[in-house]
Amino acid sequence: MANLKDIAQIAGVSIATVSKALNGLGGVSQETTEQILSIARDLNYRPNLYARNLKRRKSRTIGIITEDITVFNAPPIIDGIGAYCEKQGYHYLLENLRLNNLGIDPALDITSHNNIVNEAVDFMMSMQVDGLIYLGCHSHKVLHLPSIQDTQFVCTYCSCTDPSVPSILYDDKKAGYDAAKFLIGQGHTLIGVIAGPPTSNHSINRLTGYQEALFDSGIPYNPKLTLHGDWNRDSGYELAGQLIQAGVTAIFSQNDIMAMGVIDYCRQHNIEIGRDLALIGFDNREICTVSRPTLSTIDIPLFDIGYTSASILIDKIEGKSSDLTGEILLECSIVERESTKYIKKD
Amino acid sequence: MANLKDIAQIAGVSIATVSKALNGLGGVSQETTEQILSIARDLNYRPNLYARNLKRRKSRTIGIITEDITVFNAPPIIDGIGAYCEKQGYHYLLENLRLNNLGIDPALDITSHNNIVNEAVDFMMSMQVDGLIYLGCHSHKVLHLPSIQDTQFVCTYCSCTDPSVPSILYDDKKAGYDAAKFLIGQGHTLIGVIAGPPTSNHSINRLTGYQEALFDSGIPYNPKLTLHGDWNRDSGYELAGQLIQAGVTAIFSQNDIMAMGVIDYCRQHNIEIGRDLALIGFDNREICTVSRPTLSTIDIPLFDIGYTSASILIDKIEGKSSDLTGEILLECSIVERESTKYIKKD
DNA sequence: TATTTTAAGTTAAACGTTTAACTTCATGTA
DNA sequence: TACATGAAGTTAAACGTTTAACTTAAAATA
Repeated sequence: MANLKDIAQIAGVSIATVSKALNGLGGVSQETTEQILSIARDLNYRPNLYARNLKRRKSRTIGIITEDITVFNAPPIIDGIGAYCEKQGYHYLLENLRLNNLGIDPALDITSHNNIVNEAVDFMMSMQVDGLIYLGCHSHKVLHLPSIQDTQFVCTYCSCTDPSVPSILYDDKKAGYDAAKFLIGQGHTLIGVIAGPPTSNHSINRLTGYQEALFDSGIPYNPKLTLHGDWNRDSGYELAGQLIQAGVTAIFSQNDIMAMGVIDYCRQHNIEIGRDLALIGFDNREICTVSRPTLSTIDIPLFDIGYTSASILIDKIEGKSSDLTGEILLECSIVERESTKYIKKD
Repeated sequence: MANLKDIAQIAGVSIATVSKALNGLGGVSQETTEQILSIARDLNYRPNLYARNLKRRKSRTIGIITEDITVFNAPPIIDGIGAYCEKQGYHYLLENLRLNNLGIDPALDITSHNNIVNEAVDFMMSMQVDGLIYLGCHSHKVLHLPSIQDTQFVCTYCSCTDPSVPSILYDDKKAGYDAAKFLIGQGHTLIGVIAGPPTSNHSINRLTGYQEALFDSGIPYNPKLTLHGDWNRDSGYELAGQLIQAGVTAIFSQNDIMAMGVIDYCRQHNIEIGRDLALIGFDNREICTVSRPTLSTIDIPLFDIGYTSASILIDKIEGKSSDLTGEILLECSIVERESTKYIKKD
């Protein structure tokens, strides 16, 4: 690969002149500039960023550490991060921990998780990143690592629970509130919830929102209408039966997958979703448009979460930091489809 | 961030000694080595890769250019590339073109696509990558770009059609063959195909495989049993009706999404999949396990495609290149689920 | 004892840039 | 004519490493 020296030699000028011409820093005649540009083009010159960044002592690069890139929420978040980076002339480095592939559960095997995170962080720091984004649900386990102490750090998708570190995520409680309010607005008062496991913060927060919506609407909260599933389809199927027995006219399933179980249960028991039962899911995954009825759901602003994360990090890096810190909650939105709308059949 | 000079000063030795100690190159006493290691640890020293790679004149880094990271097949492929890189001590740089987000269709707007690819390649080359992987279906439009001429290049997921450039993809024809053979093995002879658009190579190759399987089994090919959809659910619904009218006992839907339309059609017309009709999809997406019946399908070895792509590229880079070139086809596998199996209901 | 070998270190150049400080020389001004 | 100005360039140091070539002195060998 051609370098400044090669160009300088051909043009018969010094390296400094070439550098100034190529970077448009002035002090070079127009004639010489044009000649240099033309030679650079001919040689297909591309600046060596290892040299440039070494000298400039900055990389304009941030690092993304993701627990697993194959999880459905990771790519849109990365996409959003990339969009903001591009806008600001930053680049990003991606380290995919491949936790699922490696069979590491950070909850059970803290040491392995720490080791693998440390390795990723070390690489990033060696690459002189200006800041780091951790994408995954175990950021709180990572916070105390010495390796991350000398860089800007931001958590995305989940809260790291440390008020001094920005966590950019979506507002589970508000989403739960909105889902319930939406169903209440359609006239429902007996609204069942198929929640996630009681150990899940997502689940608890969504539930709290649901309860607040009931309260605000003067509807008493009946704990028997809240059942905890395991996020999997079959638990949706099973719990649907119990809720329907209990007389609910609407179900808020805390993810789309369990809602598919509900749909199947209803079909088998001749309950027509839309007319006999309103159903709303959570996540807005692909299945929602493919199922029949199509599934109303809560859309998580994944792209925005990524975009906002990058913007907060880069603002911090550039010192124009607002004092944003702690949890930053983005709003979800309701996507209305057939499962909450009665569609008359032909 | 601490550097070699800082450590040298504290240890009272020269920079070279520190470098040798840290890299285990010998010529340093054990006592000194231990002291240096300890200081490095205290200072949280991390080598500056901009300096190291500049001096070493190699980066042990490859570049991945992906058309859109949010497409379902990209993340597992990237995962596979990452796995091989890690094994070989390589890193990768990711440039996500965000084609869908930017609204660029490479088929319609070649200039925009070229520009955006050139930008990505220039950055990668500036980062001194040793090679490049293009992940997406428009590699053939990229091949001629001058910017990529001075590096190793490999296409993944789709063929770039140039026999001198390795393309790592899956074997559509074999998959079509296997799907048909599987259904034939279950005793079906009237097997309908819901194909993709006739302009799609995937579709044509899968169809060819299907035809060969019929031929090998002595079953005449009836063109009326092949109908072209648009990959979307509704075309599956519609074409299912036509095929069932034509008397098929099995349907090979060339993607899972259209198969969902088939399932819905059958349900509405009291056709029981598994007993009255066998159905097989393609892609092995998440819906296959969530639908009822669960959908038999063809699994694409995405991880392996990535892994193999990286291995071929890195082998080339390191000169231990086998003469592998042109299309390298990996085999898909059949995933058997309820849609090709009669499950007696309770 | 004189010489060679070896271990443990140092020196300095190099990688490809950037950039502050300097030089040169044509032109304008007093 | 003498001097200041400014444009167009050059020189050289620096960024943080690596590494070949060198030095020194102690240990091994003859």
